[in-house]
Amino acid sequence: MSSLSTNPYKGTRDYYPADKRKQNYIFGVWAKVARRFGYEEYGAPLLEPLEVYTAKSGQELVGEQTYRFVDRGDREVVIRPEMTPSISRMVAARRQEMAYPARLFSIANYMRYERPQRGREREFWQLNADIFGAEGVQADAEIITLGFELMKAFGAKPDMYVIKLNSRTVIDAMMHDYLGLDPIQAPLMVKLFDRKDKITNENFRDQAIEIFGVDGAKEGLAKLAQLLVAKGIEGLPKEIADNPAVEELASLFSELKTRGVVNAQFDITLMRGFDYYTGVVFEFFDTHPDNNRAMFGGGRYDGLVGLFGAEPLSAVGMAPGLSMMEVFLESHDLMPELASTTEVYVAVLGDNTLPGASKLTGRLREEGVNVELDFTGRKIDKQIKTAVKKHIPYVLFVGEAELKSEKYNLKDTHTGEEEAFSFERLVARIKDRRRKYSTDDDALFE
RNA sequence: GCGAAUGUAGCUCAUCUGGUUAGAGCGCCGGUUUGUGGUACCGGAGGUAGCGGGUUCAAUCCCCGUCAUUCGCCCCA
Repeated sequence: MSSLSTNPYKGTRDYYPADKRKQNYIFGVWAKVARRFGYEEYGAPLLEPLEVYTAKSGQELVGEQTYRFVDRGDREVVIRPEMTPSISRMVAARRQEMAYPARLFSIANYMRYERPQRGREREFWQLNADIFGAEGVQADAEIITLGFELMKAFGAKPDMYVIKLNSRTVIDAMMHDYLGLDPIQAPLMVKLFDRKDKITNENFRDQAIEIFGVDGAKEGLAKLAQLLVAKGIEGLPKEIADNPAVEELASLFSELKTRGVVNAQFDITLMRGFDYYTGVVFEFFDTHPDNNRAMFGGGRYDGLVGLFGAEPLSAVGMAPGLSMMEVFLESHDLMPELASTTEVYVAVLGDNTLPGASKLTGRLREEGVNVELDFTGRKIDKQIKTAVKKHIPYVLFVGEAELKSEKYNLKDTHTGEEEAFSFERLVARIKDRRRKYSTDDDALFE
């Protein structure tokens, strides 16, 4: 009988305090920026009835990539693989009484049964930010700008990534009106576009011919060539350039420009997998050579709320993931050194000072300071080492002399500097530091 | 679901084509230093080589299975 494995379940991660610090940092920045844009936080259940996903998420996701089971009451349930259907359900349930446009965000975990790879796990965490009840390019532009500002808040420069843009209505116009594909051919061509970068030009051509069929192949390929040669939206063939959907996309680009989003570009091959997208789709794409891939994306999904029997409501949103964000920050060297939430480590010196040190610790806690007291009686260098190892920003030395004089030496573990403070100045100093680094935005009505 | 690579100490890796008690650096613990860490010196702990089976006088090394990780395909909220 072998002993129990310490490995976490396949595709999941353990978060020790050092990992949790990174996670909390990323969550903190996400929440802070989302709140800056007026988004409010919500939550949804971990489990949803199967039907919530079958309608629009795409067969692959529901059929093969979900964790699903039958509960004790014979209900088919699914561990949420994404948030969009859940929030659409929630909005549909309060369709009449919500205030629109509704700006909503959540930070939650999801599960998806698939092959784990770098930056892709079976349990993963995402920010979801969505606007409901706002049609048109203003809302699209805002969501994309929110993503841009998120990246900026992490210290990302615009040349570290690009924002690829396309539109499902433009795709439809390309497929049906321009290329003349029927409802069976069109989805095949969409899939082919999606993997264009992964296959050779010859393969692309051969597979395209297969889709067009012998009769339409020659004309089809000529038109296809004109599409693919288009660098920007202006380069599109005349036949679809004056399509309203293309005009809308053009105005989205100019909206983004006025908002300072300088790294957005039209990408005719950008498709995205979900069936529920109805308008603009976009993807934030890392340009770092070691991590050249899509980080996150989103788009417009105007049909989802209506599926729940409510009056249809327009919606646009996006969802950055934690692991991808971590990989991005680390490959661009943007992950800061993170401190413990414990602000002060009280090092106790001398034999009979513990009662006094303990009392002082209590007073600091009453002032709202996060304090850990070392009551082990170990040598001072061990106490300091422990504080450093735990990434605690300050060590406070408490010995007989300090208790008598009521002046305490506060050591900054990062810089090594040390300074003596009275109790009041001590508290002020620690709170200054907290104000500087905190991402907390809690508030009260007073 | 398919194809491939990898798995030796906490981490990064050695162990030359199978051969006595599997090594190093870093890290960890203790000491030099009974009121100040991250440098230096000294000492120490830690491995049934992912797991299971097979071949062999003998397996970390070869074979099979299994689990995990990574890469690619598929797919990507």
